[in-house]
Amino acid sequence: MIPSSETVGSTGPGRPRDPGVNRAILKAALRQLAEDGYSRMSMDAVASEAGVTKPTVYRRWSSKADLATAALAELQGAEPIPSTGSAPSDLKTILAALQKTLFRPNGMAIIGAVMVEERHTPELITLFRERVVHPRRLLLREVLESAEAGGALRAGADLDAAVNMLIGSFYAHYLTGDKMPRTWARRIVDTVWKGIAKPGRHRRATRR
Amino acid sequence: MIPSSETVGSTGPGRPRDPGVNRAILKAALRQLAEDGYSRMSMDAVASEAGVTKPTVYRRWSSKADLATAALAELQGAEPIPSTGSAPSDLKTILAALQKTLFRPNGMAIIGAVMVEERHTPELITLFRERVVHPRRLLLREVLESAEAGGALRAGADLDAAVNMLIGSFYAHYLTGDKMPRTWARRIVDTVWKGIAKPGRHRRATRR
DNA sequence: GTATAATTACTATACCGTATCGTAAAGGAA
DNA sequence: TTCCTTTACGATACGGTATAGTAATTATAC
Repeated sequence: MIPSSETVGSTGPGRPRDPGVNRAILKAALRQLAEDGYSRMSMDAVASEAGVTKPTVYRRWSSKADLATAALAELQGAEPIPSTGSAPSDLKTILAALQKTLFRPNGMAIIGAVMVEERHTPELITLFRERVVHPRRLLLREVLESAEAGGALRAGADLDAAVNMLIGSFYAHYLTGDKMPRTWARRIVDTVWKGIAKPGRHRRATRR
Repeated sequence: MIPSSETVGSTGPGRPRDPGVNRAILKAALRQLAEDGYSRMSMDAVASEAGVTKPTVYRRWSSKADLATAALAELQGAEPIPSTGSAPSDLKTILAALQKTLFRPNGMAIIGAVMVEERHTPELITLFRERVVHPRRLLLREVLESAEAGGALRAGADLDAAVNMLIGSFYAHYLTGDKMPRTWARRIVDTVWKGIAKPGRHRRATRR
């Protein structure tokens, strides 16, 4: 497996590799994977978009699957946010960021791409889960666990259900084809929060 | 556009069409579309799987996109259920049926297939939305609207948010790669219900 | 000069859509 | 009943395009 970043400096005889080539290739690969899916992504087109030739690509990645996997490994799922002490507020911030990501060009398309490829190139969805799905969920779950530990949640509140509904509502909305309201994150958090918060504790949800 | 079902009886001179050929082709096309995606589905493979030759397929559908569209048009989103008078109960029944559908082989894969193809063959996701997405949502929404009209929901309960969370939680769960508990529908409905029901009205949710 | 990168050209294969030929099957006319 | 016309079907082949991956040659950096 070729390192995803170019090697640092010259390490031996012969022509050194251009430092920007790996990045350009990975960028092109990720874009095409997201927009066109794995099957339609082509090594010719990736090379062309990256401004190199195909053998140049093959010198770094042994196959199409290898390159697609490396491109996906460049993805980052989510960035931690500073805690405000208010769980609903933090959830909204996280989901607002998610909304931005998903509704950027190709934000949702990558999901379709890894899903459709699950049977043929399963390493793609595996990587996507590691890099994107689980980090996102972890962020949300941490907020909820803190709220729970702080006594803000009703007994038996189902955190898994909550996390999946928070994230999944965006997917479901996307599938409707309707325009996503800017208020969507707030609406979702408000509804979920009412379902899991301790009764009588709606506006003042402290985390630990 | 060729009718999706074979014509009824003989309508003119010449050899009549085999009544099972259309069905076999559509079945094969839908399976391949779901499992392999549109790009990887091939007319050669569909014809072969259906036990016919390519010209036979082309006699009925003018192009690959045409066939894929027709295959998708065979999909049905959801079947109405008899109302029990209890909204949570009805929601659970609907979602349990959805769970069965999604977690059947290829249940989720078709979603990935239409998503990844959105830019290239948008008629696929358009049809999927008409045939599957909107009917499913309508079923859930109707239950919720009845409950609202019956006074079971809190003022300002966000039905759109609820519907998207109910459905979307399955998608999000699928993306985790975890095994889906049999209790998932119940857990989701319970959590959503607590978020939208009139306070103090948790177990006795009457519809109109 | 040496080793590696990059370029150009190539092979093998798959696929879409179409054309052709021979046979099958139905209805209608003689 | 036989023959003719029409349409369907299987089998095969074809043209054109696209693509993964590779070989041979030229260029470049140290």
